[in-house]
Amino acid sequence: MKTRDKILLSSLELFNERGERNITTNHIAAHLAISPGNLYYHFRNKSDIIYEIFQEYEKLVDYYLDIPEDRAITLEDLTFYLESVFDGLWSYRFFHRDLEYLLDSDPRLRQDYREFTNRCLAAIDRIFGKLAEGGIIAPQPAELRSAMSLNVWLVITNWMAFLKTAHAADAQANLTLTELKQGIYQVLTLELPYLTPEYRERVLALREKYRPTLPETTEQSGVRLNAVGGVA
Amino acid sequence: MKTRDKILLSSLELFNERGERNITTNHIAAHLAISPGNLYYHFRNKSDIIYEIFQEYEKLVDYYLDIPEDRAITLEDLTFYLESVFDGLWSYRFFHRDLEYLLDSDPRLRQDYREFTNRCLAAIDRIFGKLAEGGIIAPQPAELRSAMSLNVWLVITNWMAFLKTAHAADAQANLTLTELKQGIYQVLTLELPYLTPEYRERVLALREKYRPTLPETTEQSGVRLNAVGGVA
DNA sequence: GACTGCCTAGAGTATATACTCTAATAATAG
DNA sequence: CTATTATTAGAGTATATACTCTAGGCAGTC
Repeated sequence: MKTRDKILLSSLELFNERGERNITTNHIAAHLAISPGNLYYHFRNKSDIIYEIFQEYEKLVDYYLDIPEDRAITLEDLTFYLESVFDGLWSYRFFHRDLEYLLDSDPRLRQDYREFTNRCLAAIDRIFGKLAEGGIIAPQPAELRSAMSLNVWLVITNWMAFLKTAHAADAQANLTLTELKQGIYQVLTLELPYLTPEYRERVLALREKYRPTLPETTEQSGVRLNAVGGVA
Repeated sequence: MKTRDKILLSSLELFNERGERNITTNHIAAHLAISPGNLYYHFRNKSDIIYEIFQEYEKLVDYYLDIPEDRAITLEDLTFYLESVFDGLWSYRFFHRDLEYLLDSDPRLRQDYREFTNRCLAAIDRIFGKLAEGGIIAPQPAELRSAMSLNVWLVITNWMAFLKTAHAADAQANLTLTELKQGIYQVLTLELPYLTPEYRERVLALREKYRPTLPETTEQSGVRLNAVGGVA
């Protein structure tokens, strides 16, 4: 594997694990056992590394959110979309953590991210439309639909931050992909009231698969995941 | 005003304006025209300043989210809760921006924030309960209610980040309280399907007040707030 | 062998950052 | 007034951070 690609890969890995803010270019070089000079031969600066990682992320999500034009979508499609989006979120999870700072320090990124957001919102909106075509949810006026899409987006993009901040007192408690995907439970909660009677049971069953499980790990304060869809 | 209080005030102001990450203790001292030594006489470190600001935030929100035990709540109450929460979010808006980093660097803060989140979630849940008592929304099973509460929390806490990141390409475009409060539109969107017929019109009217207005400022790419509840 | 283009090492640098230390000045109490 | 305490200034420091610069290796080609 080329050094350049190794840099991208290691950066992503380190950023995800410890946060972009805590990882310097020197860390990345050290992790790869290459010199800083070498790293800077391949990338002009840290921003360029991040920008390129973002472009991968963008490409991945765009690929998954390619909604078919010619047919309505099924529950299986919906599951696939949700799973894929959360997979993407997981693989590039560092990104949303320091999003505002990153956008402030790179105008290209700000511009691209803005467009990316709009594409995602449009895709969610289209999914709602196609779900209605498929008779899974009742059709809604365009305006409500787009407000709902935005809520879906807000829930998806904030779910990880919620998990990390509501997590057990141990700072190092690390997130799992399984936990992350419990966000699907929350997203499906948003859609519940709009389901058609024919599909209601099936979606409820699907949703049930993502229900947060009670904490397995021992707990200091004992509350933890009660908040997450459990006891009030 | 005491130097100590001035430090807290200026810190909050600077953090809100430029982000905690971009503000050093030296900046704060310079802004107040005091020496770094003076600042460190009053606070052991930067974390302590942030922790104390958080405690103010906490107190404020707790004060506002004190739900009456003895009666159902009205639409006016609901409006007040929503307005207050977004006011609080606005006044301490730096906090959610770097939340994860802040919690990672201060275990006290992590613990307190966790409990704070749980109190907020419980309050939202109670509000849903009282809204049902007041005949504004249809009562829902506890489990659905708490999943809904969590979604409300996710939308509220992520709304600002969304605005800032979806904002016009100008990095410096600054947010207004009015824009922030359009988050109320999104929150009320979540509640729409659960409204009782008697209240539906009134809540729709209330929601309408927070509908995002079309952008007044000129736009580069011309999309901007379309995403925010507008055209799809 | 010599030339060329790509890659790499590693020491080095300018700046920033959080924080310390000492000494001096105000404020207050007796 | 004196003694004590609270507050402040301001120079200074250890460490970190993003990044630069120079020299050289290595692979292929003639």
